[in-house]
Amino acid sequence: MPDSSRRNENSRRAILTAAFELAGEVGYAKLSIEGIAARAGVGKQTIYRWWPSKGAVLLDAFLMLSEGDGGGLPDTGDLEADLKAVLRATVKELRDARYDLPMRALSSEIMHDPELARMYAERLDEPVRELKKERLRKAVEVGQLSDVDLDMAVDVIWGPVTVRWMQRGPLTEEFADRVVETALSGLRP
Amino acid sequence: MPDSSRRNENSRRAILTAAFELAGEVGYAKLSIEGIAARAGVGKQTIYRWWPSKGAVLLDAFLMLSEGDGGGLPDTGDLEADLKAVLRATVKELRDARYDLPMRALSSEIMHDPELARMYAERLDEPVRELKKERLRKAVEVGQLSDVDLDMAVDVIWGPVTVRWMQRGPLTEEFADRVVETALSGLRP
Amino acid sequence: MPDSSRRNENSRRAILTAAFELAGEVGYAKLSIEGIAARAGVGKQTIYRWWPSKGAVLLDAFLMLSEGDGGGLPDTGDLEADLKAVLRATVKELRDARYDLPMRALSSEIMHDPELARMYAERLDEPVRELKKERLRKAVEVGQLSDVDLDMAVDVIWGPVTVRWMQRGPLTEEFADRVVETALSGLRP
Amino acid sequence: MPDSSRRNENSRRAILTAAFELAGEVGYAKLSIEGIAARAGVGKQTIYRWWPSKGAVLLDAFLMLSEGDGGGLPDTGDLEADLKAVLRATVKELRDARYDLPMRALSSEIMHDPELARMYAERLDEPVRELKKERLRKAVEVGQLSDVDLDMAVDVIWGPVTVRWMQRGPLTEEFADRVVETALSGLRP
DNA sequence: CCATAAACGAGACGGTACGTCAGGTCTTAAG
DNA sequence: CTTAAGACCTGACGTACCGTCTCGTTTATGG
Repeated sequence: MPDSSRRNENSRRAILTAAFELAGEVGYAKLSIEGIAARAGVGKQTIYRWWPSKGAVLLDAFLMLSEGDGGGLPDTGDLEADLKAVLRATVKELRDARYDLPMRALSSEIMHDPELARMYAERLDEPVRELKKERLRKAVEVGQLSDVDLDMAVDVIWGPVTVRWMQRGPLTEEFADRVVETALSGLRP
Repeated sequence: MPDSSRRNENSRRAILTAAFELAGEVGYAKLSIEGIAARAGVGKQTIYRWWPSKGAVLLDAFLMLSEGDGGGLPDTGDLEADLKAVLRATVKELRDARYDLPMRALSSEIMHDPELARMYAERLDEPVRELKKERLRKAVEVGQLSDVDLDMAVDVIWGPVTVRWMQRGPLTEEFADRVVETALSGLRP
Repeated sequence: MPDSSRRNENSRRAILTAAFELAGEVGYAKLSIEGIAARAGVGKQTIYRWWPSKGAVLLDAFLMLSEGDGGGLPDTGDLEADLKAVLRATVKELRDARYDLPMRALSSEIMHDPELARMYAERLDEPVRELKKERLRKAVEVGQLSDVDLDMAVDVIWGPVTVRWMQRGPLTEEFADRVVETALSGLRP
Repeated sequence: MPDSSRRNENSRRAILTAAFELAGEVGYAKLSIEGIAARAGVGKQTIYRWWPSKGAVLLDAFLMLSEGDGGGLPDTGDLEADLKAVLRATVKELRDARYDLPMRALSSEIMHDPELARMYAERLDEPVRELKKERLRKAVEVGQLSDVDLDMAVDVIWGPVTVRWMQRGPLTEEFADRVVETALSGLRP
């Protein structure tokens, strides 16, 4: 087992950067460990030594990029407006090829690798989910939201957008708005 | 281009069956055209002749299995109960490894292959989506549903379950119930 | 197991030629299957399909080159002169880098691989040994040689030269002459 | 350049012992510097610091074992009998796997590395060759041997056995006897 | 009712990437 | 300064599949 105190931080960063960039340039199908190692100027063994799979590298790449993103969701006092703003931003990001392709690559790996899924949930999804729930919790306090399970609320608001993205359905900012309105008001007349 | 009138129906069925079964047994990562051909007792060329990709084979495999499923959603007059029944059934299916793994394999391919995504939408998703919208349309007629975009309504109801499945979040039948209730009544107090 | 009737003769020849040339150019230490495949314009698997080891490829390369060498040893009636001529030719060949390096590569593999050694003995050494014994047999008939075991006679005549080559002792044509004289007359006064 | 006065003698011995034993156990192909270092409980650098190549380690290992072997060849007055005894002993040693495999490993390296060959000749072969020539010189003095070049005489006597060993021909003690007889009496009637 | 052209099984082929092993260099911490 | 330990870049290993390309061998009309 490797001794992480001797780990070369330059190599680590080069690998994560290369992985993210390559995923965005060549797509998941052609993303290879060999390619990442070559682009990073690193031996393959250095990747195999520290990560168990291609997906784990990608996950770390996203983690590196998301460092210092702890901003929290906007809180103008108007829940609907805030959610629309956030969801529109999400849609915009998902339509940007620079994030779309690497995220598809990661999502695909997660879909097949339960251990990776656990890591993703714990280290990437959970922190931002906590921010989302934080905003919703405040909305509950000021009476703009009923007292439901917040994890489910998050899924009801963000789920439809995520699914459209994954299945390549039409994904527009207008759709994001409609989803927020519906999720808040419900489908009943 | 091949003459489909001469196509060997036995080989076709053997290939689709082998693909579906192998996807369920060995998982997506180890699902190979060579493996499918070997299991089906077929030459590789016979696969390449008739399908453009591994994902297309899987799609056809699901289509073969779904033939004669044209049942339509239940309509007891109680929309909420009907949706809960359907969504609970969906959850049950997604938790069955025999469907889980092949569906993950297909979903993964769809995520990376826009052309396959189009085919999936058109030939697998659209028909069942139409049944769902049919049921919702009736609900609108009898005043149980407001007059929203039905495609969006479908995504709001089924999206959260799909996302939990893909990202391996906790997926229970209770969750299905809560989603239906929330989607109908909304998150506002 | 591969079906040799489908074997690509061009690839086979390209591989053997590449192996022999590379052995002569880069030496044994840097002779790799990858290098041979690249030089031959061939996939690695094509080599692994038909040969069990690098040494087996080299052996076949020598066999290909030695096809049509069935000339037999000179027979002028003077055994000593004939043997000197042949041994001098052997020395000359062993001092030519084009044969020296590939032969060292092959010899080295033979030294470690009993199965390859068997093949070498049977297919390369045996035929030329037979020619040598043939010449010696004629010498026995005409009374120029005593009736000893011919295999041992061959080793006594050719062995010293082979060992000097392998161990990089001083290997000259004069040495070849002296060996023939000594082997014929003996070391006793 | 390392200062040999600070050299750790324990490490040196452990390395040479490990090299020799491993060569005998796993064979030349799987004999690695890493393996030797691991078995010797030593860092790789300690090997690279003091030896230029794997072959040099092996050579030193043989030198360590041969220390105090300076016995000289038997001299009963009967040259033929003495040579047979010595050559039989050689054959016996070469058939012992404990010496056979390490010696093959070393011979193989010598065959490809001229500098190592020089070292071998100087430090391992030359001393025992000198003993052989000493015995032959005495035979010349007492008229049992003609006044030939002694180096060549040594090669004529020991060469055939060495070649049979290297090429894995049938190597028996009877063969050793016949070689001695032939070398002394010659092949002529 | 064959003949002939296609689809078929089989699998060799040139490739790419896999995950592993070892080579030789370099760095770290302990003595 | 040497040592044990081991991370690092490099490059080859032998394997698995890719998608293409022959090979005979069915098979199924259509002349």
